[in-house]
Amino acid sequence: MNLRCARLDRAEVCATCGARTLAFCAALDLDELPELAAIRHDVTFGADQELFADGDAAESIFNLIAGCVRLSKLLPDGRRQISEFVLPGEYFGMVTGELYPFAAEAVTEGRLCRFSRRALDDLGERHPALHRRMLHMAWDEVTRMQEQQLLLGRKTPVERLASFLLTLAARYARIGVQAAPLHLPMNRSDVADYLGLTVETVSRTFTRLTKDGLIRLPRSAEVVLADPDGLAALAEAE
Amino acid sequence: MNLRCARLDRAEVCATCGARTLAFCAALDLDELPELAAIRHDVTFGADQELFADGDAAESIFNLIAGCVRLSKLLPDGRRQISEFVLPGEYFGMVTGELYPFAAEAVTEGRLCRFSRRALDDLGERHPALHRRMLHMAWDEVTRMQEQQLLLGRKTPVERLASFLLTLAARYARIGVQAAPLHLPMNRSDVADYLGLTVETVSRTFTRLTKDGLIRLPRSAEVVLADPDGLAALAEAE
DNA sequence: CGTGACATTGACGTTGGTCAACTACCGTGG
DNA sequence: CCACGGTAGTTGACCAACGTCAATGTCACG
Repeated sequence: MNLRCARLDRAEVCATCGARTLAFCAALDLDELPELAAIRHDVTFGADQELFADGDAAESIFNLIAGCVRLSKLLPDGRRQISEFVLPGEYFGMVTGELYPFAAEAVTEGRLCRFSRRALDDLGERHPALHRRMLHMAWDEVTRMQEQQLLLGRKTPVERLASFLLTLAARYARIGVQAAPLHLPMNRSDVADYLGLTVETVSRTFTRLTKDGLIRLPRSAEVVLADPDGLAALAEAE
Repeated sequence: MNLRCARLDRAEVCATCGARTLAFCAALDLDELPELAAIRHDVTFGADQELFADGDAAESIFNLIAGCVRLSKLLPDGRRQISEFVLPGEYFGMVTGELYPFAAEAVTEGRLCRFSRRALDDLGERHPALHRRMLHMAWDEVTRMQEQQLLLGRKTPVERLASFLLTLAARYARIGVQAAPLHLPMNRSDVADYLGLTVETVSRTFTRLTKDGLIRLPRSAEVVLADPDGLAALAEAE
C-alpha cells in the first residue's frame, strides 16, 4: 500500500464514521475530512479502563465514537462525584490549563478518536467552523450542567432518579439508540456518584419507583419507563 | 457631532474598557475593536433587576463589565438553584436553543454589553479568534462547574462554605479586586441557593467558622479569611 | 427612635446516610 | 449440569445531619 492509498483510507474512516454527524466533525465538509483524519488517533478501550487520571498532563482532546465514559472528581477521603456520562458524539478532555482537573474512565468498552490539543487547535485555526461547532457544543454542555446542578442542589432522591432516567433516555434517543427498555451501562455505584446519593438510597429509590408503577426492572441494568408522564411530573417536581 | 465622530467615540468605549483584557473582547486587536463597538449595546442596571427570565427568547449574549449577576433555575414549588455568580469579564446568556433555560438577575447594580446573538456570531465568522476565545472561556466555565458539582453532590456544609469563600476570593483577586476583607455582594439566601443549603445552615456555618477562628465577620457581608490554609484544608476536605 | 428586611439562634423532626445482613446473578470449574 | 464463590444489588434497623418552624437579634434607613 503506497502513501496515497493510506491517506485515502484514513479519510475514508472519517467519511463513514457513524458518529460524524453528531460530533464536532460535522463542521467539516467531506473534502476537508482528510485533514481531520490525518491528525486523528484511533483508540479502542475496555470496560473500566482508565483513559486519563486527575492531574495527568492535558495533551489530548477525545471524541467518543462508541461506548460510555465517566468523568469524575475525587475528594482525598474517597468521596466521588461523577460530573458527566459521555455518550457517542460528545467530546471530552477540554481544559485550558496544563493538567486535567478530573479523571476519565470507561464505563463500557468502546472506541474514540484522540487528538493532540495542539493539532486540533491548529486545524480549528484553518477551519473556523470547527471552533464554532465546538463552541456550540460547549454551550450545550453548560446548559446540561446547570440542569444537573439544580438536581444536585435541590432535588429529592426520587426526583433525581426520575430526572436521570428521562434525561438518559432522551440522550440515547437523540443519537438513535433504542430506548425501550432503557439499558443502563453503569452500575448502581456510578449512578449514586452521579446523583449525589449512596448506593443504598439509589436502590431503595428504584424499588420505590417500581412499586409505584412508574418503571419496571426486568434486570437491574434494564429499565422500562412504564409511565413517562408520571416520571416527568416527578422530575420537574410538582 | 457627525457620524464619523460618533463611530470614533464608540470605538473609544471598547478601547478604554476596564474589562477588555478579561473578556472575550481581548481576542480582537485595537484596530478591530470598532467592529465590536458597532454591535454593542450599553446597559446599566440596578440591584435585583431582572435581566432576563427563564423561558425568555434568547436573542442576546451579555458581557458583564461591572457588578455581579446571578444565573438561576427554579422548580415549580419555588426551590431555587443558583448555577453561577457572574463577575466582570465573564459572558453569559449563551444557549443554542431558542429560549433561555435559566434566569439572570442583578445581584448588585452594574453595567454590561448586550450583543445580539446573530451579530456576535457574524463577527465571530469574520474574526475566528473571537470564537476561539469564547470557546476557551466556555471550557473554563465547564471546569468551574465540575468543581461546583463535586461541592453540591459530596461536600458537607462547612466544606461548601470554605470552598465558596476561597473560590470567590481567588476570582476577585484574578480580576484585580482587593480581597481583604472579602466583600460578599450577595445575601445569605443567595449563598444558600448557590451552595444547595438553607439560609439557616449557611448562617450556622458562618458562625461555626468564626468560632473556629478560620474567618472573622465584622459585618455580615464582610469576611476576613483569617486562616486561609485552614480553610483550604476544609475545602479540599481532609 | 421606629420599622422592616435580613441574619442568627434554638428546639425539634425527617430524610437520607451508615452499618450489617441477606439475596440474586454470573462465571468458573468440578 | 450443578455446586460454588464472588460481586453487585437490595433490604432493614438505626442514627445523625441538615431542614423546618419559630423566636430573637441586628442593622440600615426613614
